[in-house]
Order: sequence, then C-alpha cells, then structure tokens
Amino acid sequence: MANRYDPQTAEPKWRAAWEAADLYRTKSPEEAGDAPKAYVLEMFPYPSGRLHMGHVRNYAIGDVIARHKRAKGYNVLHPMGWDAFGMPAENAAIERKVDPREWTYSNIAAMKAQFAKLGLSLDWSREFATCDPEYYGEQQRLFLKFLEKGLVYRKASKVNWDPVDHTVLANEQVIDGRGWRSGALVEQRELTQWFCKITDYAEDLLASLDTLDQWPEKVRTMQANWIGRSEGLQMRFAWTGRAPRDFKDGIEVFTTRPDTLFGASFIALSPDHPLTHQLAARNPDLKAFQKACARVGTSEEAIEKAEKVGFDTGLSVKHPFEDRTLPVWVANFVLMGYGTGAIFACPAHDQRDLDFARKYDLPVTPVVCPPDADPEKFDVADDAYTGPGTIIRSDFLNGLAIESAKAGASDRIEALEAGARTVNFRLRDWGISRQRYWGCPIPVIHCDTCGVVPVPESDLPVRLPEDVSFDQPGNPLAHHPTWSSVKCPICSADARRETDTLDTFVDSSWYYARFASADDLEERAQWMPVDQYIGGVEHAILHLLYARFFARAMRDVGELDVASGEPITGLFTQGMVTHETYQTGDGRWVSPDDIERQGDIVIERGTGDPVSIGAVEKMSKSKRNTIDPDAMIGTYGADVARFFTLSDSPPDRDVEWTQSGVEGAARFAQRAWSVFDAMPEAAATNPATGASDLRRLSHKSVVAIDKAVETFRFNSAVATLYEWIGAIKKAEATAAIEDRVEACSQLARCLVLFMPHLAESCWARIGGESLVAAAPWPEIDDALLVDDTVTLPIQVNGKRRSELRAAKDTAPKDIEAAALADPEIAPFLDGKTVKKVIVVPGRIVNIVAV
RNA sequence: GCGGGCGUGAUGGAAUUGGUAGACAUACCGGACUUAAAAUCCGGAGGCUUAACCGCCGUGCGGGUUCGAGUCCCGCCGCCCGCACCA
Repeated sequence: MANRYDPQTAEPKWRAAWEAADLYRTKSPEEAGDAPKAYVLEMFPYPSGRLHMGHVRNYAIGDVIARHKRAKGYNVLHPMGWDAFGMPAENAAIERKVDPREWTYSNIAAMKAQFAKLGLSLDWSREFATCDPEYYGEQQRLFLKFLEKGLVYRKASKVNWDPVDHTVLANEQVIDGRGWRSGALVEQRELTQWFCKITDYAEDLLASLDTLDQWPEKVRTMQANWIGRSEGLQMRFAWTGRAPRDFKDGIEVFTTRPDTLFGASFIALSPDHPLTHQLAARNPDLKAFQKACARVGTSEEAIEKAEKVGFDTGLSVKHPFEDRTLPVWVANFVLMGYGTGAIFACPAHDQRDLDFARKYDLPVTPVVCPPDADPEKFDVADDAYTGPGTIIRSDFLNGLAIESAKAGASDRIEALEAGARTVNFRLRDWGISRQRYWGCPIPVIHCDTCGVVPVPESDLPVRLPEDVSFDQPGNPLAHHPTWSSVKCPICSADARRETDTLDTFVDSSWYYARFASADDLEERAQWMPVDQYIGGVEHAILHLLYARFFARAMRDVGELDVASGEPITGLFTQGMVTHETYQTGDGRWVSPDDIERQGDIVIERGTGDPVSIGAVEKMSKSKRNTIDPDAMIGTYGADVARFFTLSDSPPDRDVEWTQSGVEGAARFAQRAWSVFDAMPEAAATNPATGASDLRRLSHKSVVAIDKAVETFRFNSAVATLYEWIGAIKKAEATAAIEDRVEACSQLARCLVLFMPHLAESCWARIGGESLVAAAPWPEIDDALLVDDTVTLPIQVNGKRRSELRAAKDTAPKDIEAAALADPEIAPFLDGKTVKKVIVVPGRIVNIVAV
C-alpha cells in the first residue's frame, strides 16, 4: 500500500499549528516595519446557520489572494465578521417562537465552527457582528453626525405598505403587486421616512467610476446607468387661462430635447403630480383615472404591458416661442419620480409621445429631418425619428444640427427667464427606515414641542429591548409597552422614541472601516481603502453604491480619512456554484445524494422512481441541488473542496460542481503528495545550481503561477501545477537530488495558496523551516526563465511545415538560411520562388513563396 | 428598446495579446497490475480521408486587413446577464 495523504488527520493538526503560531493575525505597524499593506476582504456572510458552496468559493478565492500577498511580504489584513441583522431572524421568531438574538448568535457559532474547518487564513481577532451593540452603537453615532450635517433627513414619501403584516416592504419584496409573505395586495402609502442624501454625491459617484480601473467594467456601467445623469433644460409653460392655485407661474417640465420645442404638441402630467391631485379633488372622473393608474402596480410585466392612457384636463398653456397653445393631459407613462413629473411631448421624435398622440389624435409635427430625407415632405408614421438630422419648421433653429439647436433653444428660454439648463439624475435618495425589530434602532426622539431630537451621545447605544413579542403583526418595537416612552432630552416632557430601525444595507456600508480599526481613525486611514474586495455580482449596484456613498459621507463628517472617497480599490465578482438538477416524473426535485445511476438510466434511491436530469442551475434549496460543504470536508477534506471550486472554471464564471471533478481534485492531492515520497530533507542537500531542465521548468512554473494568481486566472495556475507535478515525477529517476529538493520546496510554497493543509504536510516531509504558510514566495533566478535554444516553427505561406532548433541568439539571417535549407520544406517550395522570409526571433519563421 | 459579456473538441476551459489552436482537467477508449472488480499507473484521441504515413478541413456565419487572424476591422446569427415608459 503506497503512502497516502490522509486529510482527516492532517487537516486538524495543521490548523492547530497555525493557531499556535498566531500566523494570520494582522501585524502592528511596529511588527510590519516598512512592509506595504494589503487589505483583502470578502463580503461578510449573513449568519443563516449553514455555510454553502458559494461561501466556500468566495472565501477560497480571497484566501488565495491573502496568502499570496502574505508570501510576497505584504502586511495583510484579512478579517471576517457577520452581517447579522435582517428579516430571517424575525421570521424565525414569528414561525418558531425563538428569540432573534439567540437564533442569530447560535447561527454564528455554528458557522464559525464550519469556517474553522476550511483552514482560511483569517484574522478572527477583529470579528464582530453588526447586531453587537458596540457595532450598531457606533453606527448610531455616525447617523447623528450625518443628521447634523444634513446627510440624513426625514420626508414623506410613497412606500409599499403591506396591510396584513403592517409593514413597509422594499420593492424587491413586492411580487406581482402582493406582499411576499402575506400575499396581501400592497398599497401605496404616504409615510414619513428617513433618507440618506446620496443624491448630493451623484455627480462624484458617477465621475469617479472612471478612476476605478480595478473594478469590472460591467459593475461600473451598471452603476453609471443606475445613477443615470442627463443634461437638459428645466422650463416653464405659462397658462392661457386662469392659473390653478399653487401653480401660478405655469407648469415646470424637464427635457433633454429642447431642440424639438417647435414640435411640441401637448403637456403631460404624471398621475401623481401635485397638480393632478389638486385637479382630481374637484373632478371625480380624473380621480377615478388616477386610481386606475395606481392599480396597474409596480411589477415589471405590468409596466411593460400597460397601454398608454391619458386624461384631458381641459387646461392649456402657451408655447414659449410661437403664438399657439398646448393642451395639458394627465398620462400614465409620466413618472413622478423623475425630473419634475411633467413633460412637454414631441410625438414625432419620441416613441411614447407618438403612441399617445396617435391614440388621442393629437398633432404630430416632425422638426428633425434625417440627413437623406426631403425636408419639405418628411413625416413619421408609427415610428418616432430619434436619429441625427437637421432642424426644420422651427423658426430661428432651422438648419441647425441637433446639438446646436439644443443650445439655441436653451439660450432663448434662459433669456426669456422661462427656465434654465439643469442636470437630472435617476438616482434618488436612499430610504433607510424599516418598520422592523431586528435592525439598528434610529437614535432619535420625537417630542411634541421640540420636534425631532437626537439621542444624546452619552445615551448611545440605543439598545434593542430583549423582551419583545411577535404575536401581533407589525413592528414589535412599536408595540412594546415601555420602550418608546422617554423624556425629551431638551425639555424633559414626555416624548416618543423612534421605533423604526435602519435598513440592513446601512450596516454593510461601512463595516470595512470598522475592520480596519474599532475606534482609531488613524489606524483606519492606514488600512483604507480595501485593496481587494471579493463577492457576488448581485451586489453590483446597491451594496457597492451605498458603500461608496458612505465612505464619502464619513469623510465629510471627519470619520474616515480617504481623500478620493473610494473605499474599494480592487473589486472582483465571482461566479456562482451550479449543479445538475434532478426531477421525478411528477415534478418532485431530488437531491444529488439520493440519485443512483444504473447504466443509462437514473433512479431515486429508496423509491426507485425514474429521475430525469435537468438544467445545470445555481445551487438552491428549492431545486434541492445543493452539496453540503461539511459532507465534502468529511469525505475529501477542506483542501479538496476549496481546490475544486477554483480549478475548473475561471473564478468570475460559474463553476459546475460534479462528483467526478471532486474526485479529480482528490486524485491531484494524492499525486502532489507522492511527489514528496522518499525526498530527503532540504537541509541535507546542497543548494541547487546549474540550469537543468527541471530547474528551468520549476522556476518558470513559479512565475506562471505568480502571474496567474495576480490576474485571478486560478484555473490556469492549477493547470500549471498539474504540468509541473507531472514533470517532477517524470524527472525522479534522472534529475539531480538538489534540483528535485528545490522543485519540491518551491512546489509546496505554491501549493499552499490552494491546498494549505496538504502543502504543510509536504513541507514537513522535506524538513521545511517552520510552517509553509509563513514561508516567503520562492525566489526566482531570471537566468533560468529564458531558454538557450528555442524551437521555431517553419511556415510556408502561413502553414506550419517543419521546425527548427536554434540557439536563442542566432542571427535572423542564419535562421533564414537554416530554414531554407530544411529538407522538410523543400517539397513545398518546389516550382515556386521565395519572395520573402519573415523571421520573428524566438517565435516563428514564415517563408512566402509563389 | 438601452447597456455589458460571450460563442474554441463529447464537456469545463488554455493560447505569452497578431506567431505551432485545443495546454490542463473531466468523460471516453486501449494497455499494465488483479482470480475479478475498484483503486492505481502507462498510453490514445479535433474532424474528414488512409492499413499507415501523407494530405485536406477546422475557433458561430459571411467578407476584409496581414507574410501570418481564435485574437484586429466591417456585416450578420445565436446565447447569457443587468436596466428599462428616466422625457
């Protein structure tokens, strides 16, 4: 029986050794000396209670980076904590009568035990959970600083209200117009809520995206689209008749196409526009129309299918340049949330306006003529013209291109004092109030005489009460008999504590700063920004945008010293872990653990029901296609589980989990181990010298792995490991012992990035000093990276016909001569004349012959 | 509709950025070991043709640039992801 590596005994041993050596603790500035810093962070997990393969992949990727940086001499900060507030804890409380706090902390304990088995190089000394009062107390302090600076504020806004659960729902929690839990029809309610003034930073958040050159292009464009900057003109149309109350000066609209003003055909108001409300108060038909629009709901298909409908208010306004009037309609396609909630419509050049105009028989006047069309006759039918062209039928704008016409029209409107150029953003302020228990309490007090009063800093943290009941719907904090009753800090009168809590996205918007230091702003500044952040692409917009906002806001209240305001220098978004799905004839999903292959057919173990193999999908409980990391670790060890998530696909793409792939990874581990069979201790041999094939290959392999790791091409690094190991094995009989010891020593130090426990066992076999997890990256002899002789393919007219071995510095003319003399190519030159010979030194020779 | 990405053997994917396409792995086939199987080790393999060598074809499709194109340019086709009545 060959000597086999046994992960079950080796892995716990090495984890204990790492812990005893305190290897992964972040070094203090004194210990670190002038070593550069590297802050490596993976998105911290929600403590659901169990680790899944997505976690394993995420943290394995981060661990490769952290270990590599450490070996390269960086002082590495690689912390871990828990994103611990949120609805699942409350749902558990409602469904199973467990305390959310106990539920959360016991989940954390369970997951931490699972984490321990993975052998990640984490510094746990900085661990915290966002539900720790120390953490959310600090967050409350930040909230009050933001409040003081006007970065958070209260306003009334429309929210999704679930009338059964008595709570506000996020848009994501509304499915087809119904609450995701209660199934009740969601109402739009006007509530007073807290908001973060993220729009103050819209311009900078957009412009600075260009500086984030270590972020995926995709994420940057998604954020840019989300922020949605557009330049245009905000202008006023004056009334023809009596002006409605509150709108004496006319109706304000925003447009990006002032060049089409002469094609304006009507004004359209949003059904939610204040003027619509005012008019609806006296007009039951309009009120009914408004209601009908609201019912269409917020679901995307509903919006897509919704036909354009409108209501003529009977009012009209004057055209700013011409002696004519425009009717004012209410139209369902105009959004209150963008611009002013009102538009002027130019149907010839906007599809929505055109659909509406055709339906209600409103005028359509083209004013932009395409380059190849006849200006006298140009007209539109069912398709609006949105392309480039020349302005026509537009008085002083005639003959101009679109851009100049925009400027001309804007100048004129500004001269008439009827409006001004403005920039509009799609981004809206971030609503952070939640009518929930398991979140960070908002630290303010409502007093009838003093208004909104901040909780004095000495009273922080405002702790969540522990004696809450979940037996009625809604927010337990609001139902608590005493918690919200307090005295006003200013006038001491009876007052009420705010019972809303903060959106959990707030918790994760600044945790990176807290990891850098619990309370020392200077230490925070030393570590920030995060050098490498790793997580799922599903956070491309919300979390990552909020984090960028928070870093700026913290900077501006003096809580974080990052000049650029960018908290994250490098971002990597990893792909998902997928698996085949299995389903019985009656549509029941079957777990991979319960299937059995019998020849070509697949059956469910136990029942014997035939099972069909379905699509490869993200591992999920509902499809039952999950693989439990604990079970994997129990069978194959943590190294194999980690290695497999990195080896098959590039880390930014999805990886399909397969049994055979895992077995391949396990085979690799044994193969790597066997390379170290019968190796002497490194100290017992002389240092390797010379330039044997093995030495050349080993040094090249180290460089290849180094480069691949730096560029997140882990699958390529793994391929290099396979080849290298194969070569070392082949060289066992032939290579000098010194060269083999060197190769093994280098191999262990590369292997430790991916399979740290195994590498440690290998390292011990060659008597490596201390622990390989603490060893520096192998030193490379550059002279070994270039070969003395190279093999050059010889092409004739671009087709490879032969090859040539030559010393690396052979003169091109000698290579040319040797190539032409090659007997292999003679038949291909027969009857032809050589026109040209291209020699690319070290690469290729191409003979052009006709 | 807008934006981003992708298309290479049976499969996941390589290809030093314009220089030998298919590294490495999985599945498959063959051999060794074994009473046998598993495990392990060794070997094979893009397609067509051939006894074999040779030869021809080959990176979604069609064109182009180049001595040379998976890579660059133009035009199509298909798939995935994100946003979406944003004026």
